[in-house]
Amino acid sequence: MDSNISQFHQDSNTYNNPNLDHQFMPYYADQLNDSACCRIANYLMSDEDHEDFEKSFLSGDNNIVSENYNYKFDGSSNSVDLGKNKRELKKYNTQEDLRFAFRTKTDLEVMDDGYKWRKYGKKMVKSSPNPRNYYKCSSEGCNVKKRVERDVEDSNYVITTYQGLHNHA
DNA sequence: CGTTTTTGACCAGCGC
DNA sequence: GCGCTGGTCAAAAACG
Repeated sequence: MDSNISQFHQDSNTYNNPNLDHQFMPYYADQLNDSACCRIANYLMSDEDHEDFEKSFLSGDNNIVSENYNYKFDGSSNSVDLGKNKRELKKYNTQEDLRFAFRTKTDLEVMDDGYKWRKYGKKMVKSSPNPRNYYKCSSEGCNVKKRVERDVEDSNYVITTYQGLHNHA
């Protein structure tokens, strides 16, 4: 399982990726297999899984984390410049608005991450010739959402952004 | 026949 | 205000 996680790496130059809101912390995965997808899904589920996931990143077993890694999953990290906008900072400090983005090299438009999603929107965005797709978790009362879009820089990659925490397994 | 997708309309936030 | 932009709604269509 941990060997799957080591496929991820953090790129400090990607904070200002125009495809992503600047407060996002992107991780890259050159090959995202099913196990890794599950791990991300677990991370989104609970605090315990979240801590477990963070430990995997921080452990010395894999050197995927930069020396000055100080990201917190609640969005309050000072490694991400949230600017002077306190209202925005507050907004992204809540668990409900917690976001997590990563990039995957894949031909597939839809990736199975273990959850069932209902598509509720599709939008062309100014910064990209590729559409952005909006999904919501199909589970009753679960407000987790995700966005999927092809990377502007390299259309071989898909950028997935999760928002919120699942209230179920 | 229930669930999901499609798609334009609608809406809210922001800069001017 | 007004227009631009991105996120969501919802009705109809498609799906299985």
